[in-house]
Order: sequence, then C-alpha cells, then structure tokens
Amino acid sequence: MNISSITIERICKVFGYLVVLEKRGVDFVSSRQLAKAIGVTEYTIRKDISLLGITGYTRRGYEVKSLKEELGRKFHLGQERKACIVGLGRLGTALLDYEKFQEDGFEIVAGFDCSINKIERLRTQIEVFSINQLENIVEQRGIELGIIAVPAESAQEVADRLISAGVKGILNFSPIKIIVPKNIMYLDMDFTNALRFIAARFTMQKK
Amino acid sequence: MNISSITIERICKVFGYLVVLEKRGVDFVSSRQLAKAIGVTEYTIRKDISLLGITGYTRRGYEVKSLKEELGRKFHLGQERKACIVGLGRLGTALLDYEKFQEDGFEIVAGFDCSINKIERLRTQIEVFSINQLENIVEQRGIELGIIAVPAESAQEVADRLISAGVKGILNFSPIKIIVPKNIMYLDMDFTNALRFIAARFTMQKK
DNA sequence: TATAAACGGTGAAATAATTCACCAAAATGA
DNA sequence: TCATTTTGGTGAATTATTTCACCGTTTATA
Repeated sequence: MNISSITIERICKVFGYLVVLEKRGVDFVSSRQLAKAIGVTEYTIRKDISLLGITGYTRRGYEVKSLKEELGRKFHLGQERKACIVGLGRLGTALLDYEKFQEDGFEIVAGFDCSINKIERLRTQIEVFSINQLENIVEQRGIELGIIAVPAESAQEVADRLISAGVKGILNFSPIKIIVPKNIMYLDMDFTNALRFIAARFTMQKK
Repeated sequence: MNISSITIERICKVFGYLVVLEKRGVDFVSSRQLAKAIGVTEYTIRKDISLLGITGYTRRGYEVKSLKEELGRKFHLGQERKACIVGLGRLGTALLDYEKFQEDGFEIVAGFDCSINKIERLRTQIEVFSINQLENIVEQRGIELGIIAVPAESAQEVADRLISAGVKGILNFSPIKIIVPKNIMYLDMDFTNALRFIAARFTMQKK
C-alpha cells in the first residue's frame, strides 16, 4: 500500500482524537465528527479510512475502539517506542518530563547533555548521560527516535551521531533544518517558523 | 492575489533560510540551493517566487537581501509583532526566554499564569501577570499573537479569552485541538502528534 | 410495516499542485 | 568573438488531492 504523507498526517490526528474519545467512553464516531475535530471535510476522512480497508457501520459511524486499534496496528501507533532527548536546556528538560509522550507509547529512556554540571544537577526520573555515551546508550537500549533540543550550531552533528548509532526518526527542535538520509524520518518543530506562518497568513490566505 | 497555505509555509521556510544566509554574508542564492535547503524541488521554488512577482537574475539567482526584504514586505515577516505566552510551566517559561523569537521581530511582551506563587517566584526579563489581567494587558499592549502553553483542560478557555481580547493568531502547544473562528490564524504544535507522524512514516510512506 | 433520515462506500469530476520542457539572458571561458 | 554553461520564467502536461453525486444499509419513527 502506498499512502501519502498528507494522509498519514491526518490519520495521526484522527488517532489522537480517538484516544480522547476512548477516554471519554464514547463508542462510535461519525466521519462528520472526526472531520470537524481535525479540521477537514467528511469526504476526506472517509476516503482516508476506506483507503486502509477499514470499514464503518451505516448510521452509526466508526467504532472508536476498533478504529483506534486498527490504525494503531497499521501505522504502529500507540506501541512501545524508545526515544531519547539530546540537549537538556530549558526546552530539553521540559520535554524530559512531558508525560503525554508516555501515554502514547513513546518512552523517553535517556537524556544527553554535554555539560557534566548540568547532568549532576538535574533531578529527574529519567537517566541522563554525557553526550560522549550517546552511541553506546542508543545501541544498548535500542532507541529508535531522537529528539534534538541542542543549539543550532550542534544540531547537525548530533543528528549525524544519532543516525549512525541507529535511530530511525528525528524530531528537531533546533531552529535550523537538518539534512538526513531519506530513509530517516524527520520532522522540524521550529517555533519561530510557526509564528512566521501564522503571521504570514494574517496577510494572505487562500484556503 | 491568492496564495495557498502550502505555498505560504514554504515561503516562511525560505525566509528563515534567507535570514541565515544574510548573517553569513551571502549575496546571491539560486533556486536550486533554496530548494535543497528546505527540501523541495527547484521548480516549486521558482513557481512560488514568481507567483509573487519577484524576479531573480539569470546566472546568479536571487539577491538574498532584496528577496528577504520583499518577502518580508509581502508577508509582513520580520516586522515587529507583539506576542504573549499563557501558561508558565516548564514549557511556557522555556518559551519566555527563547531569544530566537526576538531576532525575528516577534516580541514577547507578557506572560500569564494562574498561580500567584509561580508568578512571584519567576525571575525573567519579561513581565508576568495573573491570568485575571489577560484581557487588560492584551488590549493595552496591542498584543496580536497568543502562545498557549497551559494544560489541555484550560486551552480552549484561554483561546476564547485571547480571541475576545483581540489577538489575531494563536500558536497552541497544548495537546488538544482548539476550535477558533476562521478569521483567526491557528497552528498546533502537538509534540506527541509529531512523534506519531514520524513513527507512522516508518511503516508506510509514499513520498 | 412503510417511510424517512443518517450514515459509510466509491467511482467520477473537479481542483490544485508539481513537474517538465524549453526559451532567453547573462556569465564564463576558449 | 563565439560557443558553452548556468540560471530564472513560464505555459503545458502530469500527477495528486479533494469534492461531489449517488447508491445501499441500517436505524428510527410514524
């Protein structure tokens, strides 16, 4: 099967909303409700879901629990995945304790920083290491995801090291774009760019 | 002129890269270089730019300084814009001191939190207030952008208050989707969803 | 039991976005 | 000076994505 990135993005949002609905004890949800919740049309939702061979019930919609499980199975969502955070400044330490990751199966199993002082001072549940041990720990613990929260200058180097140590996906919070091989999944979380995007749309906006 | 959201997103990235190039003292940049830097094709870059009526130089490319200025003018980027942060937990305080915002013209002029204790303890350059004063301060200071870093439960309420106080754009770091009127520009920064997106693409990926 | 309403499924149509092919201009170099 | 290369501009072709129209079920209701 061949699913476009844009569809995968929507599916992830749907998954997130299903998690919320399940917590609320909702059993069924219609394409219209899903559409409203994630900001697209009902047609798109139905296309996306039927593309995956998942089917709903006439007059009731999709069953929340089974849709969530099926999406999880197909996209490996909500399963155990180990991640680490590199760079334990303000943002990095905030991410270390971000419980929402854990709820979704993402387990932060290590933090790295280059400052020994910082490592010693940190009081956290999660084990923290010197950046020197990055390769060792990533390999030992089978870490698949790397979260980069270091300054722009060192972001590319950290990414290269994470990749050569075996991570398959990178979430980058530094404000520069990192170049990665195309078999590595990569996403930027550039805060300034997010504000730019909002500001730019004040001015010109089509849809 | 009518420019699609997806084009605006690319333009913002181009703008960010131009800022970097300008700092490095680079005078000209080709569509090919821009394309590589932001991860699209050179055709797309040229289409985007020429759509705006901006034109480059044969055999040299685009002039960094003037392209940046022109994009800034057309999209109101790199201009003074006032923003505030609501919710001064780990993430909120990290954002308070995120200098990169300032470099790009986004000025954080206030922080809000509901805990008086927290407000008193905080040592920061930026003035912090009780959430009770949100409407007052937003109006007084002409704040246009609201950054939401409160827990999921109160995110929608905070958004509603920000909007009724006059902000025109919202950047949401809470893990739920907020419903806003369609004249308000809105962007989610959902960390868990970002990890999901990366994990999902491990499995299935078209382009 | 018959009718209406609310749903999902899906091929076809419409729209949007990207890529391509090719031209013209400028710079370079033989 | 003349050929070659690099570059942007742009209409056309292609590809991707969204929307629509309409069908068949199921549930609710009269």
